[in-house]
Amino acid sequence: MERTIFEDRICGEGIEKGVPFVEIDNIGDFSVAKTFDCGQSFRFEPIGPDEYAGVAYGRYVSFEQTGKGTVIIHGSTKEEYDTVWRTYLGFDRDYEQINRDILSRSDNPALQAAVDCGNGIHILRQEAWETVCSFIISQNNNIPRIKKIVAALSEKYGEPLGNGYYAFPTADALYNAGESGIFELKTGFRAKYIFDAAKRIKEGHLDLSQLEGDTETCLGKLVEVKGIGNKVAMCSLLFGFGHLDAFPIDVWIRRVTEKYFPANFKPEDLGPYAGVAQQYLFYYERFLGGDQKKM
DNA sequence: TGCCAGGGCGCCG
DNA sequence: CGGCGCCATGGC
Repeated sequence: MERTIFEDRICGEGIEKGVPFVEIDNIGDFSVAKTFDCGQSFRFEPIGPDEYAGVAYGRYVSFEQTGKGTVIIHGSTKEEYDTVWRTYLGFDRDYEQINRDILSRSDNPALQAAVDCGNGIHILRQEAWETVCSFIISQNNNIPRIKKIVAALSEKYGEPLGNGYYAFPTADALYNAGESGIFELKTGFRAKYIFDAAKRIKEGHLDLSQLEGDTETCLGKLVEVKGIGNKVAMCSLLFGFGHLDAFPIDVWIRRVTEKYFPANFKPEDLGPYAGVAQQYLFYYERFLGGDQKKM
């Protein structure tokens, strides 16, 4: 695979207790802890100093920060790195250039502070259906409970990976579970929303793999689903579809923008990477609020 | 106990 | 359009 954009490099590989691993260096300021602690993924937990483990793309892996600019991916071969984890971790993006672009859009000191604070966060390229479903679950909910529900759905309706872990259930599996089978797992009023989304996919009215066009066009298609509003759709596009200009607005973002930005502020002002800036601002506001332990 | 949690819907003016 | 009550559930 060509690496003309960013100089990440496989600098080691091997097998440890029967589990393959790869070591990557030249990954700049990427931070495993910040990336998996900033509220974009609900399936990873810390299992050691600077190491987060979980399931994505039907595989159990852990990401271990072994130093500045280096990470070991436990549970991945070289081939899986190139085909899955490189994109997932955002190593195909140049975050130095992204940060420069964001800062060039505004001289707001709060934006500079947020970039400094959030620097190292990468926007994960998560699985589309899992992202949509997870952010439907996120509405009027808190992160620990979102994680519990996602784990419960996976254990009950997801494919077993043979090691005690489970893939996130397919739309088909959740359709077959039915609204009551989804409600059973404490999803509450969100059960009908999840089921509606699964049903639309099952019946061919929504194809997440064919969600093409600019961010506004994709947004319009997602919002057709009952239970997906602007915020959930924006989160899906940002974290599951690679739309780095998608700018989800929740209470934290509303708070931080009203505090530091002029009243006529618009997300587009921050350019094509406004979504990355949004994540920095989100992390910045919650971190300074002393609320990071709830993540 | 009451309030909040990475909201959205339906209804009302 | 803009505001508001409601929706399930658990943690504080």
